Amino acid sequence: MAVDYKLTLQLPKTDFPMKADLPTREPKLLEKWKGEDLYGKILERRKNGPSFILHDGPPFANGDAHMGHALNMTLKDMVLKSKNMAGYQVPFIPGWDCHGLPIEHKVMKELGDQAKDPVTIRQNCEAYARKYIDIQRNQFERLGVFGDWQNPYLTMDPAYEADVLRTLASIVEKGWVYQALRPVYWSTGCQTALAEAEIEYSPKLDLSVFVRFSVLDSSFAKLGVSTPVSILIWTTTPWTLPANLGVAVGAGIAYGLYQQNGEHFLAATALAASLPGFVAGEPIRLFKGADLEGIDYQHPFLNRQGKVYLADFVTTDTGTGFVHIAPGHGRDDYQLGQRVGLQTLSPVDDRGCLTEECGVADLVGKYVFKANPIVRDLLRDQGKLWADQEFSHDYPHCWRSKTPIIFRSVSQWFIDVNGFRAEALEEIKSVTWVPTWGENRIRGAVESRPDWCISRQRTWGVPLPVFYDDRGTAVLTADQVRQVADIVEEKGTDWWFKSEAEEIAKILGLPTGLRKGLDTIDVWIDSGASHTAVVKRRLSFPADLYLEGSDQHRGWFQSSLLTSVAVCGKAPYKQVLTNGFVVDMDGKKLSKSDVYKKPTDLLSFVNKFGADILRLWVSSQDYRDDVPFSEEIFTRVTDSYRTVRNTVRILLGNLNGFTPEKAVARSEWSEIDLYVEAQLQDLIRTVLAAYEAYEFHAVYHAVIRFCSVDLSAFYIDVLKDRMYCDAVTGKRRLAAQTVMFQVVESLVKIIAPIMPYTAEETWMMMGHKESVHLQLFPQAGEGAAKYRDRWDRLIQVRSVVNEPLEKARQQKLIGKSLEAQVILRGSGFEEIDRELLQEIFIVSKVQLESAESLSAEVSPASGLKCVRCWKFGEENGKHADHPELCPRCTDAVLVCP
RNA sequence: GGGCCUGUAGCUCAGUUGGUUAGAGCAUGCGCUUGAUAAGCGCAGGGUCACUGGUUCGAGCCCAGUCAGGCCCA
Repeated sequence: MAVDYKLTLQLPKTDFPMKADLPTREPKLLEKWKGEDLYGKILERRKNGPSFILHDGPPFANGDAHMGHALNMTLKDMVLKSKNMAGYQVPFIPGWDCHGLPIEHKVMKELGDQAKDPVTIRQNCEAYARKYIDIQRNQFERLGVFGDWQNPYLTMDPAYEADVLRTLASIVEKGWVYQALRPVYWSTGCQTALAEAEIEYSPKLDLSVFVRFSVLDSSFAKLGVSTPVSILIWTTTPWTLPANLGVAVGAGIAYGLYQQNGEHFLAATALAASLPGFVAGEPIRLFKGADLEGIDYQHPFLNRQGKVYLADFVTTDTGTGFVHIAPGHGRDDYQLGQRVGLQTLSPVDDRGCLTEECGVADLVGKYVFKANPIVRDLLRDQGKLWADQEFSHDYPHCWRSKTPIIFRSVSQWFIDVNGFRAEALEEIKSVTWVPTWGENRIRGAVESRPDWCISRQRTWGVPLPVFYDDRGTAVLTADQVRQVADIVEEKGTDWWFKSEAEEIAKILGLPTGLRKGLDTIDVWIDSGASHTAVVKRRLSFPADLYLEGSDQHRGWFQSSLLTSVAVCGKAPYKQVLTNGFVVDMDGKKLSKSDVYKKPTDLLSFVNKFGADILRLWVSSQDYRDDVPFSEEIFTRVTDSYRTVRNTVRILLGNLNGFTPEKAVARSEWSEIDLYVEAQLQDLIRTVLAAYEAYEFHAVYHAVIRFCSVDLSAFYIDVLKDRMYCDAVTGKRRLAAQTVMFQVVESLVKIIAPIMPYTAEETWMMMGHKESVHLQLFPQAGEGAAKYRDRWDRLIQVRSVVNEPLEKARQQKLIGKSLEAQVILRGSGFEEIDRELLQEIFIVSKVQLESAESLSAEVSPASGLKCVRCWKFGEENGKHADHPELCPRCTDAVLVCP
């Protein structure tokens, strides 16, 4: 009998599966989107909307996409999708950085010793880049990112390369490009100058030496001595001693003249005691650094004299307070040398071996780090070695070859940043930086950066189109670069490497007999020129937003800013957003993590959990800080996903048989319906504001809370009786469906930027023909503010009633709450509220008694249990045909047998 | 070593101009339900707000230092 009545219930029914099975379902949706060119359709739909330009920073076309890429790309896409649904037209052109050392290095390894002509190398590099562009493209697309994936921008496209050259031409035209012999970071492993970004620090053990520099007789008077005296210097790079041309002291530092074992020497008083073998005790005489300026000394093993100079970079942290100066081998040294007129001596070749110029036959041809002990022995033989010791310090290494780098002077090309530094700093102020401290970072980077070394001794890159005459004088003009750009646009940069110098010179109208430069341009110029090659050509300048990891303040944000300011005096972006790095749960970077040693690759993760889970993870985090990644966090996120999915599912189940035409007018809604609908409006308002502020984690929290608290635990739970037991045609039931329909429609649109696949799946399940991503966000109507007082009270009363209900349950007096009746004592409730209270408590009966303080008493419900709706009541079982039913169910059964 | 940041329950986040017993969701435990069931509901426990010191009548919020972590630079 009871089974029959169950058939008269309107239980939720839907084909929307509880199990998401995203790894299977998502690729099908992706195929559908690609098949119907959804990206194109969206652009067409928004063609009259205001445009919003998010310019993609090009990742390096090397290796699989990892979690860091996933984080950044998902954030970009959530911005794009939310802007699209807010009505903007959002074209997105993804890009890749193709040139550069890492690829060339890989290719050189693969090629081994065979064919090393530039064109072969370059062809292999291009193939390598294309391979990884395809791989990464598939991985990014799989994330559900909409964009012009068929026409991305590649920094190796001839048209792009031409614009890189035109950018350079503009800077040449302004006179900001020059050539100079200057110490640069030099990788002996890769035999090239390196950019700052290509260097990493790691511990290295070096031989350090304390060396006597004998003061010349002519300076004895200055020191008030008449016997031989030496200056003690300390260095961790003995191999640079052949290039020593001076000694620096700090003007304000105190120096002492010491005597020990009949020998006189000078050292900073603060450091004397730390000298190995120091036993001299108190100094005989004291000097300020300023007193020592101009003292002449004899080079320890070369026939050369040097002087003492003042410099502000001298410290008394380590060493002797006297700093050995080799202008060809250090940045500080070089600058001091420039100031006082020292030569830039750098007797080291490309491989890091000392040359004839070093002046010591035994050292010629020796790798610098192998030369250190030879220099030490030389010093010892000359009686100039005070002491030597092993010294461990963080030392710069080449990020590719892992060999220690050296400072070495070579002729390089530079951009004179001082030409436009002030302008760049001014432009920084006009940009909105999120988080705000980003402005400090980039300002610091721009303020302190030295001139930009733009030449590289590599082949996989845009050529620096310079010529040299037989005396080595460079020929480089803006016109010449522009002519090259025009040809490159047509023929690609291989043309420069394939063609004879004579041939190119002739085309450019240059004299004969010139030598073709073989350097390439720093890849940071490549990517930095994207505002010209992409934003100006294919989008609209300046871009509204750049969004990259926070390491790019010194990287792409800076190179883009500098080239843009140099070319046209404007920042290329209006707003810059940064995300932190993916770290493990202890806040450690993944590569140092105990748990996640390898970079976690994106695709295996997506194939296992689904893109929407990964995207939900991204949305759940405040990405402005570092973003933790762990199994536990993903388990939690998966739980949250189920919450949303199941909420949507039960809504769809309850909407079975409902169509918008059956919607009921507001005037017919119950108070609960009105309240929940108003809460939905609050949710919409909150979420739209959060999207506007790019605070996706606020969207996440608001949506999850709404689903679990407002819907699942309250509205849907309370409405079960109405939905299951009322007659299908009942107004109360239709009113609830009207609200649920609105809720699910809004909810799906709101989550679409975060979970594009699940949103689409739901949207289609609702019977829509057209993608949810073509829709606009719902507009927020009037919120629940006007219901606030009453409903805060009602919710509070509900939890007061739940306590004794729970006690009764624990005591086995009742099971489900419908088995209970409640006496509610308190004030402010009218008899008219009784039915509402009974509904929201989900009990069979509520009795009101007035009292000063609020309390509730629970007892097992009296009367007969209706077998259909499970409610107890004194009026139940009165109908002769249906003796087991309550009056409401009797009616429902009679209406709808 | 320097610059810029971060540090609130197991996890993810809120905490307005410093002002009562620091909040939410999830997770956990216990119970209920079996008409959202590889689901749902209820109740409960859980935080010296990284640490130390200071300013204040009062500090998670302000100041100084320490520790841990990140990015960048040396």
